[in-house]
Amino acid sequence: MANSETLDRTFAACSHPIRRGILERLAAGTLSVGQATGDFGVSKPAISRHLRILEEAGAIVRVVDGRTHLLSLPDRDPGLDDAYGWMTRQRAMWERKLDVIEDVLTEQRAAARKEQP
Amino acid sequence: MANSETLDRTFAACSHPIRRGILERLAAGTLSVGQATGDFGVSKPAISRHLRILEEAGAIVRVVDGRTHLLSLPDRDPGLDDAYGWMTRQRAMWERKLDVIEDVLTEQRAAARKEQP
DNA sequence: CTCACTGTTAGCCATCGGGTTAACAATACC
DNA sequence: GGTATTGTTAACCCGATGGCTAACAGTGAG
Repeated sequence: MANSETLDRTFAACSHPIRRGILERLAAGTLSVGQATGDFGVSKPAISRHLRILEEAGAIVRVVDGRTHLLSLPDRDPGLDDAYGWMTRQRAMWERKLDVIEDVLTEQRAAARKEQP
Repeated sequence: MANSETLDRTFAACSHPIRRGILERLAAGTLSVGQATGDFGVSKPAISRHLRILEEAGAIVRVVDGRTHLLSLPDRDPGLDDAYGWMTRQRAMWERKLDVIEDVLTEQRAAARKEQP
């Protein structure tokens, strides 16, 4: 079962363009902070805080290597899995709802054809 | 291309348990505000603000019918589609990254077997 | 040792999120 | 008309977000 607080943090982590950008770049592999966040046009402290939010959400992993911090996506991110699963279920129910509407429309058309052959 | 602000609002809309709960209930069909939010244990103004956030994100549609407001999911929610698409792409790249790691490991194992037959 | 580089922490400020109570608007009902 | 019901708006509180500059810590390189 998806933990609510985990979902909260994961969705919140994805709700800022800079944080999404960081995750997108890290999908290619491990990067230093500078490589992952070089040209977002904000100060380094701002970047540092975004990284902290991502890290606390479990969306990234940090390994300190000398003076550089190496960032990467975790092997498995339960938060992202849960968030993706929630969206999938939500869309499934939504599709089902549309199916019901479709059925109603089909039925109505059939009835109309019956009345006016 | 997914609009960044739309993604921001959609992910933010999904980042609160009450708002997710509302969306889950509305997946079953149209409900009044009271029906959709009856027992979340917060005051009515709090609910009203959650609804406004969902509405501004395009995640719900409101039709005023007398003194009750009827809520439903929109026929198509581009925001949710975009957010789902973003997560899908992100996971795809992540899977590909893991595939690469898997390839490397397989290759290493093959090399190891060659050295020690 | 000194200097440059990478990144974080500290302190400040403005805005937003989420909650409350109190008051209001609009509709339904008697 | 008077009253209950549904839901929003207004005003406020407090903590979190998001940004900045300045200062610091640690490491690499001359």
